[in-house]
Amino acid sequence: METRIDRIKKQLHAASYKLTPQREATVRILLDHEEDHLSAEDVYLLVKDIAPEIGLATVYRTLELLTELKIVDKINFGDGVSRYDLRQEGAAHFHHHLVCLECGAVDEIQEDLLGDVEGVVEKRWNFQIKDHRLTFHGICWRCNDRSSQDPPQ
Amino acid sequence: METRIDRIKKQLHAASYKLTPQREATVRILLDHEEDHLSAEDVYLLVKDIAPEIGLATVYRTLELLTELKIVDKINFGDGVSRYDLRQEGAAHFHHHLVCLECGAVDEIQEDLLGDVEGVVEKRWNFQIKDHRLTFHGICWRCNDRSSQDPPQ
DNA sequence: TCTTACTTTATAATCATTATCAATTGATAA
DNA sequence: TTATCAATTGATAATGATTATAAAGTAAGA
Ligand SMILES: [Zn+2]
Ligand SMILES: [Zn+2]
Ligand SMILES: [Zn+2]
Ligand SMILES: [Zn+2]
Repeated sequence: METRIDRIKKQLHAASYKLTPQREATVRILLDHEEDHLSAEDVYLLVKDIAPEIGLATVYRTLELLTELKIVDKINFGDGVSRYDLRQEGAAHFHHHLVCLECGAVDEIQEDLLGDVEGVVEKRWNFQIKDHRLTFHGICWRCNDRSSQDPPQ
Repeated sequence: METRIDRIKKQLHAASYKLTPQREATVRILLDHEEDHLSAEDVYLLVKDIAPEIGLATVYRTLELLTELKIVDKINFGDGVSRYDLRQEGAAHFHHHLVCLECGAVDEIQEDLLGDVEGVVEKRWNFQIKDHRLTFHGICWRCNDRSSQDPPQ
């Protein structure tokens, strides 16, 4: 059976890049933390456990390469660091995010939801959409439930 | 007649801040460049023309203050700098952006467009939306020669 | 006037990211 | 296998944006 790593290796080779041990270790960390939104520093600290010799610059370079190849998406939630998000295999669009202002949690919305909106934008603004970023800021379900347990004052 | 500056002054006073000459000069620059998306450095260079003694740190502090008071919105288009966007007076939500991958132009969409989507998110994800960021990346009407060279609308 | 809190300026410090460069690796051909 | 050469790496320096610090200035109120 072809694994996810194998397919990424093919994508790299198709663009004439090698899947070096450092690159493979970095990809494995991303796969192992698919639901997280890791910064380059986060990835570096995690990857050092399985490849202690790796340098921070290599992690940055690898993440940049994976971004170019559209294997990961780079996103910024306004906290001064870029975060790297594995793109779902076969997903037409980048998924959306829910950032909780209270607890800081970042949840994902995999559904598209923007189909109609993109139709309007393409037609009315004559804009050819290649990608999008949609983030909602607010109170997540966890913090909502907690506050509804407490009666309002 | 009450000007936009007067109303911003009231908003500052309501939060017990003063509209100092430096803050006023900074706000004037933002008003004079409402359709642009200026970085702190951009604002600093422009504001020095009308208030040469101002310091960069003051510009940063003023922009941060205006962001807190929701007079401006801070946004990041992934190029490593934060940009500051005057919020439309009375606008319920932050407007959306079209970033051209070819010429770098940033156009604005003032229409809401997200009403239905936000309804779904609030209900299905039990997420209480306070704000949003929606940016489309693609080819703008100027660079797009598939159809006419006419601007939209 | 004196007091006090707020604000500013210049500058240093911090933090993320990128550039540099010598050393290493890995694919390929002799 | 060994030589070759471009790709890649790791350590570190450099850069650039932003934030923190500290001393000085400002303005309102007692
Ligand atoms: Zn929460
Ligand atoms: Zn995500
Ligand atoms: Zn364009
Ligand atoms: Zn805008």
